[in-house]
Amino acid sequence: MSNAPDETIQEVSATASLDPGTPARVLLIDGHSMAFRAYFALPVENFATTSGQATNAVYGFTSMLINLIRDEDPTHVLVAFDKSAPTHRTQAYPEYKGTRAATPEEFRGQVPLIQQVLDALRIPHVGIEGVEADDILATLATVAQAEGAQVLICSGDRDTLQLVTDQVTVLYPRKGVSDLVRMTPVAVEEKYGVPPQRYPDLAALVGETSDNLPGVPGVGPKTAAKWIGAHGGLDGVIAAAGEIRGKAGENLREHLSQVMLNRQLNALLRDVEVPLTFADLARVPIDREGVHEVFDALQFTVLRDRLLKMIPQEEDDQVSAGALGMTTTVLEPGGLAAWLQARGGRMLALAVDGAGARGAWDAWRVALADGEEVITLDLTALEEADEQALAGWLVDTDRPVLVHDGKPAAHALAARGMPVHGVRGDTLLAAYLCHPDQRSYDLSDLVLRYLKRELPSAQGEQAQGALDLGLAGESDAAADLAARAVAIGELAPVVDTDVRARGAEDLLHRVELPVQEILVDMEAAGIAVDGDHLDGLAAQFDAAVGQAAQAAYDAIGHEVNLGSPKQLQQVLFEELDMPKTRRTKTGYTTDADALAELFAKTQHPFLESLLAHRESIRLRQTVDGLRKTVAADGRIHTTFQQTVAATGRLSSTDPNLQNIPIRTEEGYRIREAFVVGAGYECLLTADYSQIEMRIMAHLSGDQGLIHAFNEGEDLHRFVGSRVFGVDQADVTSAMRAKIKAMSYGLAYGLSAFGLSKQLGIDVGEARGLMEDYFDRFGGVRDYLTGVVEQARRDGYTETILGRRRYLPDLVSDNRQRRDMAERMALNAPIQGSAADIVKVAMIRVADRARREGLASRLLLQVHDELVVEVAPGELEAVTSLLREEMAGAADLSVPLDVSVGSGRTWREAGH
DNA sequence: TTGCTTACGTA
DNA sequence: CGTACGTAAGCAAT
Repeated sequence: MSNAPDETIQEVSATASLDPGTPARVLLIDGHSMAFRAYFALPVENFATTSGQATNAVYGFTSMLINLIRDEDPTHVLVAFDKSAPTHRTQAYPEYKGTRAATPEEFRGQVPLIQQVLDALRIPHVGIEGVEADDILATLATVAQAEGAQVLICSGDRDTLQLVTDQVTVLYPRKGVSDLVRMTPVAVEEKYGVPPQRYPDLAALVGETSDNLPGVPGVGPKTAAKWIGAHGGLDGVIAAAGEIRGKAGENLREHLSQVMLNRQLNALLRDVEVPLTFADLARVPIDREGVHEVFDALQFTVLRDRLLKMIPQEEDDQVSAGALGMTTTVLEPGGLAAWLQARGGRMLALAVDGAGARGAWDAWRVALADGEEVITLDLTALEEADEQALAGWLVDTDRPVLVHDGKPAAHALAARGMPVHGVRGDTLLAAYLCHPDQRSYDLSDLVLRYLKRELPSAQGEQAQGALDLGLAGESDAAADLAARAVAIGELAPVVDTDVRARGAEDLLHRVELPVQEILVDMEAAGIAVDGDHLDGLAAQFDAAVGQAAQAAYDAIGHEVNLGSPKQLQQVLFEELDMPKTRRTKTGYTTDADALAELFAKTQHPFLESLLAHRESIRLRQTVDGLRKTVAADGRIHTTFQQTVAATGRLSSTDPNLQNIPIRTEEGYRIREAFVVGAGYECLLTADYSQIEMRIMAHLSGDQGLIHAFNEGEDLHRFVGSRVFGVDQADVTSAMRAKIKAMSYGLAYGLSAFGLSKQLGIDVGEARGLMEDYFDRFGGVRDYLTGVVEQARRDGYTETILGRRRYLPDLVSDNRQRRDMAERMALNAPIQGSAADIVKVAMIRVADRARREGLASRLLLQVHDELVVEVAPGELEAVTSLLREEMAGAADLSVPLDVSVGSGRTWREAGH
């Protein structure tokens, strides 16, 4: 071919280097001692995972460790732990450490977590039966010294000071765990008045409260140091005991045996049998994948970032195989068509530099990779021919393309007149299906996890898609984008294998990818709003806020910040001396339920005004939030998140259009602000009625429940008549409400306690209600217990489309975590199956609308509801289309009931 | 400035 | 002591 492009080749490779000439720097840490310090330094109530596992000690310890590694850059590291077995010290002196309070339960559970962190960091840790951590440290410090190493010992136990030499420094925590003092020989002498090797002599005389070793009464560090100095050590002091005058001398003579015992006990052993050699302590690259897992589980996001930033990438584990191989082809202007032609119909990986929000996007660069060969195109300076070639290729459904996070890429390219239609794989969606509980799926993380390679980045930590300034930045950005494209291409087949192994292939290709394409259109369309109406509401709610606030101030005679829970607590529980409500971490709750209860008890007008203020300020906030997000086209373009909800649901952000109020009249007024856009006839909403209960009926196979739905009766009335043993006509509204609450609660793992609380009945009655329910609907109970059992066995739950949620905590030792996981296991198949069905419905609706050439379009999805903008003359067709395609989205043992409404506003369309 | 906590809207 | 989300304000630690 005559116009074959020039090719320049850039090889990118990583080198692993070791530096054999450097003297060893050894860091030895007393694990228990430092973890214990961390436990008391950081408030336990501020450090817990959402499931309730305390993590303050893990956090403090890990933070300290990271700092030490960063600041000291050790070549060798070891953490020693105590083991509970009796030591030579307790054998010689049963009272040893006898005054120590029992280890707090919340601390004990954190030690294994610390060890998990160490494992991920590939730092050896050791605990030996019958040996204290300090003895292990003493032994290894001795070994390391013999190797000529510089040794740092990190311990909160002063006994380690005896190990200090010119080669050995003790890092002793002064306050918390971040403020460590370097105890060198000079520092020890300065602080205690004796050289390090004499420190145990001094401690023997003074005693050590924390070890329950009494010293000589009346002898403190000053006296002890003086004696030791005068007599050349403890032996000299003991020999001269008879000559020491005064009360102190007398006490010394009386306590000689205790002093000698103290000295025997505080001598650290330097010849412990340690199952590790010096070489075993050498630093090795961290297990980056393991770090992600452990830090994810501990919810240490900041700490993880700190850690990963600090560890140079070439040090990374298993990355030594080399970075991504990459051949950058520089195309001549006008050469794109030929380049694409030469690729045939092969699948190419696409990466896009672009940015945008709220319906205003732009793309400025793309990279296309065919295996290791990659090109980048500057979209701001593209020749006409190349632009056409690119647009034609992107829009062609028969030109398969792989992406990572296709939705923003599609928006950005669409803004340049290049819609993308051939997406066959998205490594972000694929990774989400494999690990739905993760909160981020960075390409670089996936490359590490699946390819054991590092994604090269010339720009370092610069945010993806950030604007580049300067020429060097330009070429870096292009190189990074090229690397991303190559990485996506290499990653896709590997992640696909994982997807297949997890049975999620169909979900990816037949559900998530088509849904993504629909979401692009929905987000681009946005929903029209009546700005004047919003302004009016804002003014109205604003006035209501002011009125309620004034009324509240009048009721107590002064002003307070009604938005500050802290100040409210002051007013309610101190000034007004009201009964205490439920406890929170920082005091007593002032939530709406609690305030309503307090009002029932006290009738205090402040509470009424406060509640009114809360409601009004909330509404104003919602309205203000919406006003801020109206785009230039007079519409609100939300972003649907497809990979954040662990159950498979979508979520909506910026703004969240899935939580627009509906339960109060004022809330409805906000829905009036969402209107049909110009050129369209009306809005239409279609929602599934009781989809979760129908899924419950289907999954449980409970004949009673299935019958109820097949008869098409009022579900809660029907169930109520069975549970209470009365005719349906005699089910009161109170009975119906109880049944409704319970039915829904069951899908969330509701307990009798929770039910009683919600219904305001006592626990016994709630328990009875649940028993009656399960007597009549035994299939439901069997299903619920079965689903947890199976999840415990398999490690995951599954929806009707095979979407999995992994729940390792089902076998946790921690009851709170386990209970939480059980409730997730109960809910995930139900909520997740509903999500599956709605997604399938969206695809069917969009497909059929396209086939029938309708101009009406999907705008929103609110979990069980679809909102459509209906083009003129299409209302009838769209109504039946939605009814049919939504009802037909799944084949359950009960019908899927769909209700449809239409109107000028979202409120009118709702029902 | 940042992250945590509390509170509250939806399904 | 009921699941799944997102947002905003106050507040304490930087």
